Amino acid sequence: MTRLLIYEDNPQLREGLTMLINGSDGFEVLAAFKNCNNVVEELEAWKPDVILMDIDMPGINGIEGLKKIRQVNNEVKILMLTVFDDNKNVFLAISNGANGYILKKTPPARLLEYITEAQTGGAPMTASIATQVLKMFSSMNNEKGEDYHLSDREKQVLQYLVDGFSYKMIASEMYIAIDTVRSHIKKIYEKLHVNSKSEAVAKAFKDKLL
Amino acid sequence: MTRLLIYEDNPQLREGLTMLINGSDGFEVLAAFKNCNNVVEELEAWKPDVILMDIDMPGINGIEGLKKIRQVNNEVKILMLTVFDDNKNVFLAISNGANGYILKKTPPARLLEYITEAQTGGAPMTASIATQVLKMFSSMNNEKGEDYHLSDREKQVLQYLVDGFSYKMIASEMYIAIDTVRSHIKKIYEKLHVNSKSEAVAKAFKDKLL
DNA sequence: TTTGTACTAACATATTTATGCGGTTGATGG
DNA sequence: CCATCAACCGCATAAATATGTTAGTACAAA
Repeated sequence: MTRLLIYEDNPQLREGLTMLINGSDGFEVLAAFKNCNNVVEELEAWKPDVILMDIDMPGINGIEGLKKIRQVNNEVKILMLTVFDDNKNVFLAISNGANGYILKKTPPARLLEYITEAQTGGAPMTASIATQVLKMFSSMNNEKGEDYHLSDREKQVLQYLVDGFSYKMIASEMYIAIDTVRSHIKKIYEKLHVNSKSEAVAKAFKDKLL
Repeated sequence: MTRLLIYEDNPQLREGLTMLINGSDGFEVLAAFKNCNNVVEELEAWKPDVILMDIDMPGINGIEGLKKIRQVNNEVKILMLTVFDDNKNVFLAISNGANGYILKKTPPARLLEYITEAQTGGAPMTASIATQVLKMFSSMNNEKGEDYHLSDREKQVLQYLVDGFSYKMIASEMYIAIDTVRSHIKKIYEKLHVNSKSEAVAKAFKDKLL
């Protein structure tokens, strides 16, 4: 028996969800609330398996509710409900520990499947949501852009620059003369098309060179 | 009518998938291949809507096949098939432009749904796969470590440093004296606990200050 | 009112960096 | 054998940076 709590400000939808779920074998709605003002207490009182949490609620919204829950409980599965597959909220929900993110227009049968999936450790999401996630994911990915063909020694020197070493310290660390350090750095600047230490450092980060 | 290509080295599964899909209304398997050696040519020849691509194939594996396709075509939808929800491959598939990632044990009815979803721009994935993705997503995440309480003006100066501006240029850009720039920078160094420009720049990246 | 902070500015000085030129050695590949 | 290139080293000089100290104005909080 999967035991649920529902947070949804819209009365029709709240009732509808409750009826739907209570009318299905193996599911039981313990309670349904119209806001998150007392999530923590309610969570303690009812100890549900799964929480359905609307994102767009007046007062404390779903994301805030999610955060409050996760501060005290990492076990309960939380499915976020939303009308739109809005980029920002998807991101926030995911990074704050939601277990799934589904659209309200999800057909009832599918909704029950999603709940079951969440309870067994899955991360159900509607395909359109998954698309959002994948886009964000691959955009932050980047495959280390160009290759500037830095030699091993040059990479080493660049690493020291990133770590804030002066030429003198680098020379000492690498057991070479300071003029050699200069030579390497000049070469690095040529290859990276920059002309200052901090530009080189910035480029090392931007292009994930190290 | 959704037109498919299948890449799958296992003959039983290849035949099984073909039969299943061809036996369903609205779907047609154009061809099924046991390796990716000629993906690009085959893609040109058949112009499918969706490609089912096994990940674990001898020779050119599914990820490589995916890359080859994406080099010449960003339109065709590609569903990756795999036995395991293996972390590394999920990551590679996503960042190389796969549209979905599903387990081979997916029940037939669901598979057809997934294909349809992919074709209409969704990103279907099994719940267990989605879990992987969410974990990766929130692990590489973020929380911008400490707050060094940089003032607005100081943040501005730091941004210029990151962008490779000299003190002189910064003064000119901000319409202040170069000595004022020095003052700001000195303050920034104090707050960040560094003592050189490149360290400050590195810290700006590491701690995502800007 | 006092305190604190942000922002502005100046002056002096030591250190570091950027850039030019030159060179030797050793390994590699045509 | 010769060309190329990474890695090493030196000298010189101009520019930029780091550090210290000092100080006026303004504005908000205690």
